[in-house]
Amino acid sequence: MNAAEIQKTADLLKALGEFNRLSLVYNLCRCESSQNAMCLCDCCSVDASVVSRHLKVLAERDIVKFDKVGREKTYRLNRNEVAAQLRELADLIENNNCKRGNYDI
Amino acid sequence: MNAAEIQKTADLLKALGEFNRLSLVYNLCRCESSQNAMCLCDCCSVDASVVSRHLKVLAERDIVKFDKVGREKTYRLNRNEVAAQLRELADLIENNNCKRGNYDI
DNA sequence: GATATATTTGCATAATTGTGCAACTATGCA
DNA sequence: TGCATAGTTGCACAATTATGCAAATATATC
Repeated sequence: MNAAEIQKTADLLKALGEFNRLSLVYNLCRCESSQNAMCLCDCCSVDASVVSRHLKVLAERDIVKFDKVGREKTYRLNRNEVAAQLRELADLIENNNCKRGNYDI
Repeated sequence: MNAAEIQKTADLLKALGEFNRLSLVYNLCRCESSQNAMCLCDCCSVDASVVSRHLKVLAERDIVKFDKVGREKTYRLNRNEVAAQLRELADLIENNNCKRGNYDI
């Protein structure tokens, strides 16, 4: 596990680890269809510009994807990728990967 | 999912989402036995006081547990709990929980 | 008691981050 | 062309956070 990999995982967790951003993620969790930013504004009581910036952060980390239709941008969760990364970390932490032959370095 | 629950999850992710703290976690990942703080210092090139504070944050979020033996504090990962929480989030995001009868609210 | 080691805490500081507001761009519609 | 809506960006500001150093506490050893 090199520094770049650690940083990448840390960036993902940091992006998820902010109240309003995680609220947006949970909100998108419940939606089968894509939601536009204005709709997502309703779930957190902050300015639209703030939501815009949070969504940008989430998109930069590939936590959400978006399509641009006309003047609207519709967002959806990158469910499989994010879930896979979280599970990978969970496995590593639970030592389900390198247990055999690796007792205490 | 109420605000307090969201905040709790966000706090966990934020605690994991910092480079040096995540380095400490990865370091503890590889250890079967508990490690003291001085030993953990070696994995990140920061002052011992910084490591001490990071370990405190990790302990506050129940990411690590520790025992005090003499003047040393030995830390170990709270593997099962942390892994379980990450998997819970992964399941939620992948929609493995409330799929049936809940198409788009 | 004196001294060494492990860890924490107070303080200062630099950097990052979340936020709101106002102005902006881009697109749709009459 | 003019106006409304969706979203972004610049700016300022407050709050948080990560950090190092020095001093403090706690424990072990001589």
